[in-house]
Amino acid sequence: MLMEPLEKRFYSQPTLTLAKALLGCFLIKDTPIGTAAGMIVETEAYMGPDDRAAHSYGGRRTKRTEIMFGEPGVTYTYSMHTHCLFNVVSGEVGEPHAVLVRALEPFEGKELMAKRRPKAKNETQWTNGPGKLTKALGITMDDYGHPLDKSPLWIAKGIDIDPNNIASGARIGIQNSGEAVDYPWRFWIYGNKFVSPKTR
DNA sequence: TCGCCGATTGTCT
DNA sequence: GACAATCGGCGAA
Repeated sequence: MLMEPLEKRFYSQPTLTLAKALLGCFLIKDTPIGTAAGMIVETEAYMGPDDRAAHSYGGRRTKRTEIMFGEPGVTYTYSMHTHCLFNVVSGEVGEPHAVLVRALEPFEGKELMAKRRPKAKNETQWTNGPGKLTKALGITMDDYGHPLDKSPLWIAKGIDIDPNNIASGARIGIQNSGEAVDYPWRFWIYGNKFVSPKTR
């Protein structure tokens, strides 16, 4: 399959719309030892200033969140415990939104994924969680701040997802975020077995 | 500097 | 179902 990076303007759409539009797209990482790619099957939107669960809540601007205040379509990687999580910066300049990619369906470079995920018991465990997929694709903090239309880490248009097959619900792992806990800003392809295990 | 905490995962009971 | 791993960001001192 011939694939080209999604154009920069693809990322200039409302964050919740983008979070849904990313479902079905391919996330690809090129490295010296090969390429690994997967189809995005689960995302979460983080809506900046008004979202208590977001790192940029209240407009908090630090060295880490700075990248979200810039142009959309850039990577925002974040280290969590021993893991690295991958986000797509959303929202126009000055609007610090981001979309977290929580799960992928393996597509290319499965041998590499198996090698990078030695603890996985089966294929679904390669990429069915935000920390797992970054490990499987080889995404690290080195990818922070790079434009997604011209970097070793990029996104290509994938298959069209029927809106009726997109489910939504509360986000995961943000139980200390007050009223934001219940915002239905998590989206996934209904029935896809690579969606992360639900905790709520 | 110091101390705390987290958008997670894997292991053990 | 509980908890350790393990480290950088963040806020306080």
